[in-house]
Amino acid sequence: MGRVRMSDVAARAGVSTATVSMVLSGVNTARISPQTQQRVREAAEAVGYEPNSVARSLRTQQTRLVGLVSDTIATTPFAGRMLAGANDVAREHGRLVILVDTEGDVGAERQALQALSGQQVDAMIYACMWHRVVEVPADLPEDAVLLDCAPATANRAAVVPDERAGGMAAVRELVAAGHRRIAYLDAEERFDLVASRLRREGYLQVLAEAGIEPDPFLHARAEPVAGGGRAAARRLLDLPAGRRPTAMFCFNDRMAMGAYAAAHQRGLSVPDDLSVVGYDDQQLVAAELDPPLTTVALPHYEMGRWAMEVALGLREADPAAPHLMPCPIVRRASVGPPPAQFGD
Amino acid sequence: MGRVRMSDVAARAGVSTATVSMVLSGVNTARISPQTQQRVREAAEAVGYEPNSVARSLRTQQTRLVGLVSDTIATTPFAGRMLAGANDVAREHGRLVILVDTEGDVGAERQALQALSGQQVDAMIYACMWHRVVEVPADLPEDAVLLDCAPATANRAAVVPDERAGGMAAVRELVAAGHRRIAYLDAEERFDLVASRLRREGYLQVLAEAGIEPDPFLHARAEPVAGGGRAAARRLLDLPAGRRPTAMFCFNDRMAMGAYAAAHQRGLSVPDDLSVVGYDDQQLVAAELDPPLTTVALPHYEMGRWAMEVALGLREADPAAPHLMPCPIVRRASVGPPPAQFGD
DNA sequence: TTGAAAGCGCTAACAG
DNA sequence: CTGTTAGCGCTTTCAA
Repeated sequence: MGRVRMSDVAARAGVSTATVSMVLSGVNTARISPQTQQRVREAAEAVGYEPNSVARSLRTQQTRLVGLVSDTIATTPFAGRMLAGANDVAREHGRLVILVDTEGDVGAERQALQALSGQQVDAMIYACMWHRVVEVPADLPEDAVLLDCAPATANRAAVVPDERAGGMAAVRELVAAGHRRIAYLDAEERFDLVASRLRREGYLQVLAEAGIEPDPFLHARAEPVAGGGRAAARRLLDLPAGRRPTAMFCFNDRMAMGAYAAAHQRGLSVPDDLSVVGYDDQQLVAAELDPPLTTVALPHYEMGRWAMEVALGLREADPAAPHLMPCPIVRRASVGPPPAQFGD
Repeated sequence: MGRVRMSDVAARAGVSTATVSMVLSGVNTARISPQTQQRVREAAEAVGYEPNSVARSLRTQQTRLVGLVSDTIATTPFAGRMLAGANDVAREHGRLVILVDTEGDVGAERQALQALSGQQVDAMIYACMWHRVVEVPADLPEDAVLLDCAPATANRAAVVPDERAGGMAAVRELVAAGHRRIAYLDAEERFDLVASRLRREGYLQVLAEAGIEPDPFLHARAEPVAGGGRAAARRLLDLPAGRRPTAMFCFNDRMAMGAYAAAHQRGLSVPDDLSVVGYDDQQLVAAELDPPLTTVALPHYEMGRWAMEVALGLREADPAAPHLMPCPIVRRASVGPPPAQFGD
């Protein structure tokens, strides 16, 4: 790679390497005569000089490299957005990111952390593929920032989606359309999802605000995949007419996909007979459904940006509590007014 | 980060840094007395020494870093698998990967390439988010390997999916089930997808092998998303009974999703009335459909591994032609025999 | 069997 | 305004 060194440029321009260094990195540039600067630049251009960042890093003790370690970030469909967010701000600020995927293996994680610290990265981000609380690894630097996960004990900068507010937005959408019998197709407790609890809190709060008594029968739980959503939706749709929901808020888009299937099997149409709201805004699901699904987006890109911004010191973070990133509602076509006989 | 240096270890062990270097990196280890080695190791442990890779890299001219630049790798749902494959072999061989996402911007790409070369990466991979042929950037090193794309002109090591064989496998599956009227729901030509052409070749070849005259009416084209698939499938299903397909090979899983929808609207069941095979094996689509979709998997993980292996010199590549990675068929439940009246 | 010494390519005081 | 010089932390001859 970089065959030609700074001394080559210096020789050709008839100056010292110190001068070359200054003009090329734009430091103390005011003190160097314009002619010299010009000569240096031309010489650099002529010999095809490219600075050697390794040497520079050794000297300056700054690598402009940031480490991003994750459990399985690359494998999940959302993860890309987080990466994109982090990468974008890194690029905007001349940083490069070293990505390490530990696949949830603790040994690999320790190794990765050591390798990154050996590589003298300037900053570090610790990312999870889904929102959860983590036991922070002992050898994670103090100033690392957590992405899509909250620290179990240690105080760390962290960012997670505001699931509670997202749940509220989803249910408000339904309430605003006139629904009163709104089911929540939740994930089963055994999955121990923090999102599940938070979204449910949002659901209950909006019901309360709207003066709707929560009906325990309308809180269904299933495996958070299409099959689970279908089964749960079927049970709900089998409820006697007066107790049957006119709308379903689903824990995620996949369950919503199942809800669609259940409705169609019953000969019900979305949104005329049943309104549905999902969560995640999963490309290739939400937008591809028929009708396109109204859902709540997980702010992966924004969280990625935020994490990188605080990692680079571009933004302050409160280490006492995770930053809550808003989850915007994405309105498509799966919400309508309740069927006439339920109207008020 | 690495506060403590090798000289600290040396001081504590009462030896020179040269000795420390040798024992810690296992070089010339035979020439150093076991006692000394022991002392050095203990000292290193005691002071918590961690080698500084930047200094080492400067000295050895080897960074053990590999650059992975892509157009939008992180944003697409498949991309993660390529990353995972590449990352896994990197990890297995003590390499770290720097990921740069250029978002298709040529300027950003040049910058990234320069930054990586300045960073003295030992190897480079140039990845695309979908199979296509690319004009190789001028400043991409000669020994970079192309991932999921083929070079337009230059001879480069490259790996792409064997789409043709994949198309054959898909259609063979249908032929083996007894189908003779097999449609191909293709992407429109304006998208200029190399996969589209190759899969079609596979489709035609298997038809030929089976002695089936291709019916031009059964080659439908649409936008390669669920909506397009649905529209195309509807048109096909509207054909008179004798000309109507009993099976559909879809360009991708999303179109297959649309085919399902069209079938259901017609009151047709998959696979009893209509068999469907997709392509991509897109998680969250293929497996979540009802019934689960038989499809052809894109070998992203394997391609990622392959690319990293040749990048690290672990494997030879023929620069004259891209390596074709097999696309395995994934049998689920969307293929059955043709309905009785079409049986032979 | 071990140590001294010379850099890898660059930056940053300090002189001039 | 520009050059000299002294390292950054490590590896690797060469000498002892």
